[in-house]
Amino acid sequence: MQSTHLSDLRPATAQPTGAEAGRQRQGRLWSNLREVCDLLHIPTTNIPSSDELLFQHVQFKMGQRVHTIGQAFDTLFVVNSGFLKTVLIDEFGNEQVLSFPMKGDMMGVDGIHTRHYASEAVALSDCDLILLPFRKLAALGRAHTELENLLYGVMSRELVREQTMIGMLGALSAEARVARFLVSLADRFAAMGYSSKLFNLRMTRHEIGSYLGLTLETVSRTLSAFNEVGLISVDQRTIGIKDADALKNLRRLPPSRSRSRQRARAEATAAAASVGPAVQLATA
Amino acid sequence: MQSTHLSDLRPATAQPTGAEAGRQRQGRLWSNLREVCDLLHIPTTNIPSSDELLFQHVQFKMGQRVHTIGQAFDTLFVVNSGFLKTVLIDEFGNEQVLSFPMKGDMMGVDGIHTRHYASEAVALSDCDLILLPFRKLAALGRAHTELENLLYGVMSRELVREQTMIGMLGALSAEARVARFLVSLADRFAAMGYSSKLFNLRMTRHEIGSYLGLTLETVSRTLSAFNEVGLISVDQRTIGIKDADALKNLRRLPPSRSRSRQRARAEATAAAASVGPAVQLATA
DNA sequence: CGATGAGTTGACGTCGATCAACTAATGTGG
DNA sequence: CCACATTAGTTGATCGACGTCAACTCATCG
Repeated sequence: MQSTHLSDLRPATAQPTGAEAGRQRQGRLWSNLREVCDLLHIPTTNIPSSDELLFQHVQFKMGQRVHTIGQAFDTLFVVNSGFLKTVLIDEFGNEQVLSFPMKGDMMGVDGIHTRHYASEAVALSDCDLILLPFRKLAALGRAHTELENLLYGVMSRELVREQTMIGMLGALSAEARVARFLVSLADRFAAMGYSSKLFNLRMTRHEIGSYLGLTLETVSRTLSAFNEVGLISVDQRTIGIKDADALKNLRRLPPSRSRSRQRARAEATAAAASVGPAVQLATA
Repeated sequence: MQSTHLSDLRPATAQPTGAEAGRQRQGRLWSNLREVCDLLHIPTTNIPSSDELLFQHVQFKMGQRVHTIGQAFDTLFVVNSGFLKTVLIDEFGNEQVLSFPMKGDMMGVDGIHTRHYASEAVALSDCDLILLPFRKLAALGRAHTELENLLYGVMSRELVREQTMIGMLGALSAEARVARFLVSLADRFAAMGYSSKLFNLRMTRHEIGSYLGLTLETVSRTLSAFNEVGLISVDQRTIGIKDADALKNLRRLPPSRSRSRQRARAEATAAAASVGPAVQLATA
């Protein structure tokens, strides 16, 4: 696995992958405050689109690390394009996935407290990130109330997200967790302007399982089961959402016996009634 | 169940329960900025102990609600004394415990984002809380960098705490969760100047279970098992920590048969010889 | 084309939930 | 202050959801 630290990276010089926002200057991509706020979905009542104050973009390739645990903190990141995961590494080297940041999400907030990042961020695809030097940002917040609200708001939003996650891990069945995970992905894709009905997973079953507190086999089986009952369609990493409402409210599926009994019954009806089993199995 | 909202409460007029900090003025308890920072364990390099700027205390009786979900947000709370729980209520009215705030903890941060509290806070004992009007506090932060750092720092700390919680719920066995819960309580009591070896739980088994993603029966059984192997002593809500290190590193206990075999052997022969370890510790 | 990792599916075991019975605290009204 | 109701906690028996182990298929890529 390749790994790259900030200091190793030369900022993008060529065409960026996602060229929605930003401008070239000194052969690099930059965004102004207004664009950053828009990206974060923060109402920007009166932030001017001035180009006085610009924030630099940096590109990461799939598999590269944006920051690692314990690394000195000084900047926050906003995802402009691409997909990532953030993970905790436990005392035995096991990864615990904490989130799957994508366009409009902020990363690095967990570094503020101790001045060192508490988690690790890895690119799951090629990514374009905007760097927000924290000290500079906080200083700016003193002048612009909107920006100050942005910071507090984003941190609070992240906190609420994690609370919801805790509630989910503490109370829901495997099936309900996977269902809500799919719905939440669909919603986020919708918010980014993509289809919420058909999308590609950017993460492995193992990463999904880690995120949801399940094994990869359980994730796989659950997706298959959803597919079987027509809630979704699954083809490798391509997911089609068939019944979003049912997924949202799902507590658990009827037991698999009853599903297979239904199938068995359907098959059996053709082959008439009372034929004994061909082979008598040992039952003790 | 009694419930009280902020507006219903008359601030304390008599002797407060925990009279560590604060002063009387207009027959009420108040703390200055310095005292609040100390309470939060924030290094206060150059915050003066001026009494220009005072924050009001409010008392809550056991069972009272400090804030409820959806209630308009405008103030943060710092616990000066007492014990509380914060909970999420899911779509079917089930409580999910998120945290057990105690002296020095901040509550209400989850309300910043949407301007409405996202959780509910309930007093588990009589409590003395300090009110921090958020807008006022943020405004003050613009003048005092230390205070600004306090706010960002406390929010980030809370975020890291929840991340750790997610990792725990996602990866650890029931026994490991209960063990770490006890250790974390012990540490917090130590930080408050109380004994970390002997303390009283302020919450029910049901609340612990909800917090840890377990049923109350599992919590009860696990405590009994820890007691049985001598890791702790349990008498109702009184917990004695016997082997904090073992608790910290515990992955899971050996199956109960082998435990009772061990007891039987120990009782049968005073000759110890080669008895396997009573607890399975973390190994690389 | 073989190698490698991702994903699927089955068989089986077990951890923890559920249901239930009981005891120990706590509180309330007479 | 006691009788009684109510809630908290313990413990046992049972069951099922999910983890584990294993075999296999399918994509991707050098």
